Amino acid sequence: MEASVTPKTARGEATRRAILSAAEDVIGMRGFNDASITDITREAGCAQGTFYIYFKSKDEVFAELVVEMGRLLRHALSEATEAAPDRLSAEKEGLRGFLTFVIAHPNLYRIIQEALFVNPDAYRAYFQTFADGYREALAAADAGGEIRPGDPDVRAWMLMGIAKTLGERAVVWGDETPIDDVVEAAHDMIVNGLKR
Amino acid sequence: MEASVTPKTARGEATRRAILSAAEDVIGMRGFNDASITDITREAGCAQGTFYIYFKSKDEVFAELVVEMGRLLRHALSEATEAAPDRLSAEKEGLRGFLTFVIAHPNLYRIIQEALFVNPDAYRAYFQTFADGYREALAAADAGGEIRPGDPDVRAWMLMGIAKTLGERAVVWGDETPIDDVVEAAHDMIVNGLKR
DNA sequence: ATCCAATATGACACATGGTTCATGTTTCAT
DNA sequence: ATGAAACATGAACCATGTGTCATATTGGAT
Repeated sequence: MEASVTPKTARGEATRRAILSAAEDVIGMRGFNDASITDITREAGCAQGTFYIYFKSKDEVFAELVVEMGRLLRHALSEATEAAPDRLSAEKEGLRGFLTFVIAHPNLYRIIQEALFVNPDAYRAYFQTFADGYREALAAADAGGEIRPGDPDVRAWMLMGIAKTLGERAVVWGDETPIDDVVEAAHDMIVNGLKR
Repeated sequence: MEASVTPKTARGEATRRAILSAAEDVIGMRGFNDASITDITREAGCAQGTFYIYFKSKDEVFAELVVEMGRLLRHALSEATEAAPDRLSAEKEGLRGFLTFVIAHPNLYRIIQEALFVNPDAYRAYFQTFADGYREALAAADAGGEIRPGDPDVRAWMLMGIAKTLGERAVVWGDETPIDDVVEAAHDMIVNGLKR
């Protein structure tokens, strides 16, 4: 297992990007095990050996995709919720932002779900970040009297579960209900479940 | 691919069971791709060839495990909820029953989650059954004025997502919070989210 | 007791696909 | 222009593991 290399050149940078992007498509579509390096490099338009210039292994490129998903999603969520005046509207905008993101990035979404089996450590790291942030936000809202008192940890997982499953309904099951309709319906239950 | 055979003898029946049970353990622990037929038959205490007497392929035994999980879980849930006088208490007892079941059958639980990638059709069939039943139960409770009016489909998915994620928290993340505490905390949010 | 279908064996044929490597090409600083 | 580092190639190596098959054993029905 050779050490992977970081590109020193615009050309190398472009190739690395092409491989990473191809990996996202191919692994997202076919799943980790059915996605071969041959498939990925064919999609990227380079030779198989080129893959190993930039990535140590198939597992490494997968791990990088998980990290990328986390980064992109955190960014999307903080943008979506930054203007929210209180916790309950942050919930609404966060859910809308999440669903919008996963519908725009179905391959990354499937990769995250598969990470539980392909790379549990990456999965944990990804999920733990969101769980921690969520719990703190809920604990703060509780302490500030914004919402009903209640276990912030269990609530954080419930809300993540709601988002995750509604995302799966859209991405995996191809449900076509408009995002805003789903958000309204879900938020009704969430807001009543959490409000004082 | 030879046709698989149904046992005609108590001996054959026992062997088939041993293989299925070993497959549950090994696939649940190591994941589908890292679980080899050799691992499964070693665990079952028979030769590799014996596997192919009773199962056409590794995929077939996996599919059967998904079906078994569905059967066992439906049974557990109907037992857990049969005495519930109304929808909201059915939710509470259903959640308790679900968590109790998955904690008792962590391997089957992981297999279901992996089915999305290993055998999407089996995953859909499993999930659709629960989604349909759930939606109908919620629609009936809504029509009967038992709960707040609202989209039964979105709600069904939200509630499944809550259960699924809390199950994952326990099984995959090893959270040790007592089931009853989790149920109480979750039910507070659910009942307020749904009640009139 | 005998026989035959059912059950069991485990070595091996075979396909797959990740990874390596010796070699070739491109880029760019000097 | 030139040399060296970066980049690219793809055939082949090699490990892995599924599924097959010729053969052996078991056990119950007659």
